[in-house]
Amino acid sequence: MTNLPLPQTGSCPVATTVSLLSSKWKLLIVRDLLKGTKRYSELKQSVASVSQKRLTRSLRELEQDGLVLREVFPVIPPRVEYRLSPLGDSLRPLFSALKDWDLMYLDLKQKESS
Amino acid sequence: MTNLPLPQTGSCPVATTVSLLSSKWKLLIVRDLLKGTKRYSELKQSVASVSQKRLTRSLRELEQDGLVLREVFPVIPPRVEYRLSPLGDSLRPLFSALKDWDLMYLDLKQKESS
DNA sequence: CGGTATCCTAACAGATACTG
DNA sequence: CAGTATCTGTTAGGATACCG
Repeated sequence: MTNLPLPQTGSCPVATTVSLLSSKWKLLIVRDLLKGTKRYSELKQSVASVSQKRLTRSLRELEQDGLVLREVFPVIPPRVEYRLSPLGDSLRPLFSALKDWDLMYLDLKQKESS
Repeated sequence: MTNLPLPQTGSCPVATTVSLLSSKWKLLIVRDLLKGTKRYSELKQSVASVSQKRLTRSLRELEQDGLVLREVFPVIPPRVEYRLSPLGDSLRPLFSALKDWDLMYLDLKQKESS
């Protein structure tokens, strides 16, 4: 289901998001790109333990889905920058909600252990 | 990464959520349980195209992670009900944000094609 | 630097049969 | 009904080597 043909119109929002972002790495990539433009090597660093292959593929898919923009600078050595498209950036509130939930989660786990 | 040891404390919120919910089916399961208690067979129906095996495993993992509660009724034929724990239910705002984003997404896709 | 191409293994899906 | 067990493909992931 990782990359269904996109026009899943009519389907539910969760299914849409799953088709766009599930594949655990994509959320992590978008998380990093929300902080700004990143080079390939920076993403390789910050998205812990992702393999080169999967990082590249995930980026390609995010690009095809219109969430990420890829810019190649014709220099040697090569320089490739990734950043969020407006659509990708519109995910920001969702990540904010995610962060809020995490706070609640940590709080609850702490009470549990006390 | 599907089931990391939970105490990922110190890690980022996105990583936490990924560890809890990534594995595409889990989001779909939680989505359905947000509507209320469901029997196994109901989930099998509404979580489209999930296999019996994977549905069971996902439910077990969600249960272990404290998001889902499982109640077995000692009757014949058996009756097993699943529902969200308070922690699981606290995901509701996140799903709401997800729905909001989907609306924006659909809107943008529509403009694109016009 | 930012990738492909290749090989190999681990994880997952699907079908079927069986059980309390 | 709600699973478990088993067996068999497919697909995803990791490691390595190489290239413009």
